[in-house]
Amino acid sequence: MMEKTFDPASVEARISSVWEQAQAFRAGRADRARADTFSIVIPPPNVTGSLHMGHALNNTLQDILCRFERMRGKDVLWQPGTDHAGIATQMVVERQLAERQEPGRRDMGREKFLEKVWAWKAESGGTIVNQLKRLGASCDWSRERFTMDEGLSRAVLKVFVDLHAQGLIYKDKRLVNWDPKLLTAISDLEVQQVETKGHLWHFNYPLEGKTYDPEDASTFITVATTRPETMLGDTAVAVHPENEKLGYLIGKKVLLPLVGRLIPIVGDTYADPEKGTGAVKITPAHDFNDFEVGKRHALPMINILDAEGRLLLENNEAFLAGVKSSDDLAIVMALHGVDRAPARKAIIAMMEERGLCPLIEPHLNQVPHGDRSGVVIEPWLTDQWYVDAHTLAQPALKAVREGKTSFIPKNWEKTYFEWLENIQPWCISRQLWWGHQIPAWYAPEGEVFVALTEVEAHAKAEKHFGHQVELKRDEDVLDTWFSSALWPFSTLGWPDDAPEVKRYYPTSVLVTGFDIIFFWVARMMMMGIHFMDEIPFKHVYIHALVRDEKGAKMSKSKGNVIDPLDLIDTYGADALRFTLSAMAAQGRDIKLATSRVEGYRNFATKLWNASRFAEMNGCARTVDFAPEKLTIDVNRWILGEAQKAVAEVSGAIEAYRFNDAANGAYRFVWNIFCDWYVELTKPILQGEDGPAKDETRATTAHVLDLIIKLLHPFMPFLTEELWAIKGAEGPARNSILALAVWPVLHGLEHEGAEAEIGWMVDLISEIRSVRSEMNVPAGAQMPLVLVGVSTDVQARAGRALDTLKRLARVSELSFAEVPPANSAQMIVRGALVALPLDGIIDISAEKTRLQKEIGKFEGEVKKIDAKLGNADFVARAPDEVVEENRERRGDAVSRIEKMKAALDRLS
RNA sequence: GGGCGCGUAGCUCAGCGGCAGAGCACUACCUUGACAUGGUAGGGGUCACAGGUUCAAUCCCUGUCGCGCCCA
Repeated sequence: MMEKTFDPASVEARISSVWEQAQAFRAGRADRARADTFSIVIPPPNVTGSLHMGHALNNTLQDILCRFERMRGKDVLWQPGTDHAGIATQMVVERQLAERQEPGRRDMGREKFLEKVWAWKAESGGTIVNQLKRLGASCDWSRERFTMDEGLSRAVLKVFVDLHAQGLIYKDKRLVNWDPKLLTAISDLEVQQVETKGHLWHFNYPLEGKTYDPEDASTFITVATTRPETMLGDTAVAVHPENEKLGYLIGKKVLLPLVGRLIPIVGDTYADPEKGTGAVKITPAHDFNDFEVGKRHALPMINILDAEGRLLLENNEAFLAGVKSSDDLAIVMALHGVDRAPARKAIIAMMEERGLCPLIEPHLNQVPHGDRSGVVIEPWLTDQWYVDAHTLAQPALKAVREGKTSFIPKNWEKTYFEWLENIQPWCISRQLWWGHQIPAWYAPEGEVFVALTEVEAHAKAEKHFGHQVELKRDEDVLDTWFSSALWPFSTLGWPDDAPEVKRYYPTSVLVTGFDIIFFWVARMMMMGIHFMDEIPFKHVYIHALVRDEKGAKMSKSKGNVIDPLDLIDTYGADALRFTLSAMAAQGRDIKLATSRVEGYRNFATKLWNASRFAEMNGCARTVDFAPEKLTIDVNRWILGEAQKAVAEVSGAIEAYRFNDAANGAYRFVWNIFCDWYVELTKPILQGEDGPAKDETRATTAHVLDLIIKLLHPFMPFLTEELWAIKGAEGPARNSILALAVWPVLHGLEHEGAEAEIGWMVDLISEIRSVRSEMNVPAGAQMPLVLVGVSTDVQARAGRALDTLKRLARVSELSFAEVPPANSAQMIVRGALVALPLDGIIDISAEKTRLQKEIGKFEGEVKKIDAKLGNADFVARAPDEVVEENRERRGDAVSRIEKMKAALDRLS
């Protein structure tokens, strides 16, 4: 005997091991060698991370697809693995060292530090994988990969070396986004622009050859800046060439205050005459726009900051070039080694003291911050490695334009195009230790040799120089996303000649969030097409973000994070999964309320109890069940409904409409199977033994089996458990549910059965409604009179009597030509139905009720008449719409007539 | 500034040319032999606003207001 409720906690672990023992999720099962493949690569979570709600949604959706296709007989590969997450992981380990007051990474050195990181990976790396398993993810865990595995690392090296040989990776000195806390370059994407309240400082730069007089505008030019401290590195002032007021100054020179450097005023369209003062100071080494201006005018680039964002002035040849010593300069030089923030204050103070700062305005500006470190990013001039993303982007754009890869929902393609069309060189070197070290070696004079191994690099160097030289490897590692970009093929065994590459690439679909379209999706497209000559995936399904109940992004600092593991503990993995899929409508974020999870937990309980009911009533599966040979209408009817539900769910999953799929299954199980079929069949199941009972038992068991299959992609644990329980009776199962065959139903819709059962459902609903409105006590039984019905309907009513007694509390059934006096009356499918309420009925209440009903239908008739009275409508609307309106009108009119007659009889 | 999206029941959301829907919440009744994590019935809507297209607009178009997000 089954328990009264389903207990996820005790079942989930057991079911997981059932799947594991059956090796149910292994790709390339021998019995599916000839089957079509279906493959997905998991978006690899950070190896040391833990499961958050975004992962839960992402992996639930992937799992639904994989389980669905697996049941449809495909050879499914869901490729799992984790990402080494360079910066994030290195930061975690550094923080741990600090907390334990151990030596920092620089003190312990690269080798020892990396040992610590590997140790941390070994310790915590299993967490996320175990959490994914708890969610029920049906990955082929035997194929788990890690971006720093030996094989994947070889793929990274090969890609780097090949792209370098093709001129698509190169080293360049240009401005990068420099993180002064983490001491590394980062890519554009890792920079967050934060709107900050700041100021716009107006500085007067005296013109060469004039004596500065703040009252005389002809002696200076005023520039406006949000970054006053960078003035020390100014090498020009720019004015728009067509600037009417200031244009005449182009070609003249100014004396940079405090420093005494003579710098030109250049004409450049970058200086917007409308903004600030119309003149802008140019610091090519510390601003991306200024860098471009500097290149256009061949200006010197003077770097005045060190790696940690402190002023770098002493021994700074570029800074001191052409500058005479002065009192001011001496004061400035004393700022050497001072951090940029206090340095800013000092510079402003000096400018003010000298009467060179006439105005300070409040100003809102976008300040770049490192997304990991949170500190202000400095544009900084360094040597870094770059990928020629522009070249690689072209085929990636083309593939989506031509529809080889398509996004779902489609509007994300626009985002993808937008970014790839404007793509900048991708800075891939990071001044970190945790990651793939760049395979480049330097000779003492700086010549660089890129090779797969040190031995090869030496060979190349020897060929170049004609003799052996000492080589030193580049210290930097690659951006984590560099290895992620190879994920769809590196995990399959590339660059080795692995059969999996041929079989599973390109993958069927990629499921991910929109936040990493740039970081990841676009780069996989570029690398996949370049190295495999073939797109990495046919579809990209972009799902929403999971937010909290009020729509805020979940974050630790806000304290509004819902931990999916907590929900799994409380409500079960199935309830969480079902909630996420039911809410995963395309194009909208998910605002997650735990009340929804609770509701779907109740749904699990409902299904459990329906199964329990079946068990109690001996509903066992039979060997020779033939749905097309059923003889009882209610059984024919439920199979017709099941067929519709199966088609709906299958179609919705195929179209990535997960919410429609989940809701379709939900409605069928609760509102059709439980609410009606189980109730309608109770009289049969609890009646005498015989063929009717046998057929109904077998049908119940069969439909439950269909339901369990239909729900398996959404609720794998509960359904697998029920599959086992239901398998204990009747014929033995051929397989576990995860490998069972997805239902495909044909030709089971039965018109006669639908008429019979539909009528019964309408009749019962109508009787219940009237009883309730008439305040008939729930337990009271009352007779039912069908007025003026055909012998067919009389026979139908006779067949329904047991059910009517049970579900509508009917005591007896009779037929009449005229309704009895003092009855409540209703119209069911065109026929008048009366409930004699003598003694119970409140005549005035019944009159009110009838009048309300009449009013409702009169309103409808009025609306339809307005339409039908419109000649244009009749002439131009499709015939079936006109016809439908006529029918509805006829229906309504006949109801009104019957109800009016009923009203007359009530006096 | 450019782009994308959203305003539908008290709340969370579907629907997207032809009777306005679900879940939760609410109200009333029901400890009915699967399930109170349940059952039955019910109340609740100018589909943000203003124009336009159409025989017909919650749905398509334009604008306004409000709210998000992404990119400069």
